[in-house]
Amino acid sequence: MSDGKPISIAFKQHDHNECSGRGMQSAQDYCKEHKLQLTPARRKVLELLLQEHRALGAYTILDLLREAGFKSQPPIAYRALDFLVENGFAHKIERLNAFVACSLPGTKHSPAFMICRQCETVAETQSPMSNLKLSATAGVSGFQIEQTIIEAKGVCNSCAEIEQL
Amino acid sequence: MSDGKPISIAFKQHDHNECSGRGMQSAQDYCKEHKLQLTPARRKVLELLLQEHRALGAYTILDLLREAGFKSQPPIAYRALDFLVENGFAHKIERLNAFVACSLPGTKHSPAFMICRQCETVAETQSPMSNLKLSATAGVSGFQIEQTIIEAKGVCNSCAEIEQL
DNA sequence: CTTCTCCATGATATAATATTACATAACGTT
DNA sequence: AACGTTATGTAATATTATATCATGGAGAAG
Repeated sequence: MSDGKPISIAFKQHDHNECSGRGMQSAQDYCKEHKLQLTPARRKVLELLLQEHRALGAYTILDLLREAGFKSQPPIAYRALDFLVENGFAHKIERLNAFVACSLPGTKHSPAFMICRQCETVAETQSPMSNLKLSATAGVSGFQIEQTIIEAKGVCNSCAEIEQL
Repeated sequence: MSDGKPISIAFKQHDHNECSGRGMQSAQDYCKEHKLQLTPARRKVLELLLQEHRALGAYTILDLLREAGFKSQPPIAYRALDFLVENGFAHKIERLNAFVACSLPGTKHSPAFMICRQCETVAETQSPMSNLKLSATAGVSGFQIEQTIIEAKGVCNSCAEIEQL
């Protein structure tokens, strides 16, 4: 929490089957424990998000849902996304109006995102500033923070190398 | 910079005429110095933003522009807003899809925003985390940050007091 | 002083994102 | 079987944002 250690492996090579499998498994476990319904649509949307370390727009998801045989009116996607976000299985990236799977599902945490402008990969890290510190700051200006979003735009190392050429 | 001192007085009582007058003045000065055109539409939009410590949506601004006798197609507002944002006179609040006047126009800075969910006031502060630290963190995960947005939602002290009742 | 270029505006259309509202269904509880 | 709760189906519409092409105006180059 205090150290801003990266919790996402988005910019690294990794066994992605294992990576997304784990995400799905923990969502399942969490839902079972909390008596939440991981219905087919919700499950499918989570699967889609877990397949990429990128943010997908609601209408992209909608298209993918249709391809998978689901109904495809906007509320289908938005409801599933609302469920996933509310329960901590996904996050909305505000500056992209798009959604990513959470790297720490089921855990209370305060994420920060790094968004590569080139390859559009989104990596989730823990917020490197203690929330306490931001809150202290806030207190001074007469404010109580309830939730903070941190989104950094930039370029990942692989894309940066390519740009060098 | 390093300390997260609040640079906005949004949550405090203050002489708002002086406050917005100063904003307009520094925009004028900056434009003169950099040979930018603070045209009537741009000026009016800045004026509208300076009138409130709240974020205004593009279409709200558009309505206000129309009331003030301007043309009112969307590009009118978006172009003016783009100009103001690009030149540092305003910021976009991503989680609201809306815009606020900048508290430190003409100065290179890395803002953080506090948004009261009750009265919708938006206060700008300096980012309390050294960007260096976030960048260091980022380096570890293989990423170079170019720009960071920080937006905290919560409740300002006045609204919090009212909620206590 | 006029032509050219650059920047800004005017105007229309349309894209992209998101929500409201109401009807139907599935399922467990009483 | 009746009821309440939660989720889905469906249509319509609201909100936010951009693309495109035409027009205008002010300063620089000739």
